[in-house]
Amino acid sequence: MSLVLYDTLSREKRPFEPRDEGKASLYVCGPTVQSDAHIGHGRAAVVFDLLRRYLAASGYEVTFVQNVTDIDDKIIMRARRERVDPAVIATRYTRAWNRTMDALGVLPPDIQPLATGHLLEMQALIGELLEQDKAYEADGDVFFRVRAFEGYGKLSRRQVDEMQQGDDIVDADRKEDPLDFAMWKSAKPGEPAWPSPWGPGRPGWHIECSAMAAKHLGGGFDVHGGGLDLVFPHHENEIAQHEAAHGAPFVRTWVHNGMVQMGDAKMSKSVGNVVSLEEAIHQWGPGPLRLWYLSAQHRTPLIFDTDRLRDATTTHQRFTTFLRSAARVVDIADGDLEADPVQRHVAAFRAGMDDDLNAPAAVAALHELVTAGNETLPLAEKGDADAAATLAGFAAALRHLGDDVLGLALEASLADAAGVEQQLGVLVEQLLDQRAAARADRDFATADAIRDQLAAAGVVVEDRPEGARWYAATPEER
RNA sequence: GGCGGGGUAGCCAAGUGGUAAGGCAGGGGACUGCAAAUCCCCCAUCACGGGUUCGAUUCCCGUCCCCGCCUCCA
Repeated sequence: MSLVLYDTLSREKRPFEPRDEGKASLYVCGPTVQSDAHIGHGRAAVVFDLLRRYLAASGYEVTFVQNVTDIDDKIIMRARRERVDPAVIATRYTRAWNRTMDALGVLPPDIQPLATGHLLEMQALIGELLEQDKAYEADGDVFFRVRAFEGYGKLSRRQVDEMQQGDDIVDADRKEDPLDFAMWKSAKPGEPAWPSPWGPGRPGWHIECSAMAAKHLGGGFDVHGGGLDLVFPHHENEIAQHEAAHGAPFVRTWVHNGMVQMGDAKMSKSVGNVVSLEEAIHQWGPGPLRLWYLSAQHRTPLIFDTDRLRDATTTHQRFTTFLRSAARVVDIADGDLEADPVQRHVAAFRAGMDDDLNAPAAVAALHELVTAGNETLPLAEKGDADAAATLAGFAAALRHLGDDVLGLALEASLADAAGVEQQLGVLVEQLLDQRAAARADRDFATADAIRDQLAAAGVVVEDRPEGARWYAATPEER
């Protein structure tokens, strides 16, 4: 494998060369747990889940860290509104986040550090920066001195001297420079606070990621991810804090995903035009939803459009239909991905993924693989051993690439349907016997009525030369 | 204003200095009692204007348009 990733810092595609041979260390900015996840969060989650799965499938030992910001202004405000402790809010939405990620088929992080669990690490980093005079204290707040870090602006390509500041500079009275940002905020009355050398307070947002990433992955880890909207100021500040303190590179490769947009506008909590991730999963299913996310390269914008979700659903069905057909004639577990006609498509898939996770190209390879697989189906059904072996290879490849790498939950959908088939089997067989009799009498009105009834119940009937065959629709088809 | 990303068939979307993957929709065909599923065929000259080149959609310049960031944000 020769994966290349587009690195935001250097603005170029660069070969993925991990710090530690055979291992991959990833840190992805997680949620601020103050409300439910929306489909924009889902995209970021799927993009980095994809990276992680692909690295794992390629043989890397992956350590995936995703933090939870469980203390910040919005959590406090929400807690006030509901008259509960901020920790109640944080706990509630952390659980909701994890539940929703599970439903989306996103593998759980190996480490999910909480900001409130790393106050000491953050304070140590702040202390180091103070010692080096790259930060200063002001009335219990500690600010990072932006101009003390010569690399400031390198990620977002901004010139410090040309940065415009809005009219509403926070803490303008205490900052030496409007560009400086808070690493520690002194507690205001009624706010949650932790003791610190600078008095009771809480951490700023950016400091947690600098501290937690370094703690769990060490300096110079492989990939730091997040949404493009985090490039500035969040990631810029993370770099500044780490590199100013340690004088060594923070991250090897920066990967950012593009935004989900609603029509022409970006979707975000502050605009209020959000689509709940949980509802989207419920409505379309995790597989189709992921296929929609994967329908565009991860850095380009993706417009929310139910027609495109329908396309994704169609694709998902095409894939599950092929697996179901193949499973009827061969044991997919016997399939050899390296077999001649199969390998070509697997290679095309990997070539796409290797090129900066070009998911649209990878999915296209899967489409071509399925077409080739469907072509072998009739021969395999007739008992042709070569065709059967090839068919098993195609199916095994789709199962592996589709489920293990892309996380499409194809097998899960089929398993769901299989459960229904078990429950309905006796009943359906009886109806099909009646239908067969009707067809023998050329009473097609009755035969079609039975088929329609079954269809309404989620049972699909296919007439084959050797007789009728049926299956339960997958959740996505219902 | 600064920084960045884009304009490819009805729609979505890859991609390449040598006449453009894949999907959806649409049309035609095979199969079927009819369907379903599946297969086959058809369906673009790549925003516009220059330039470089034997040759550009792909490189350069300009124009127009869209979007994101510059404040919390995946």
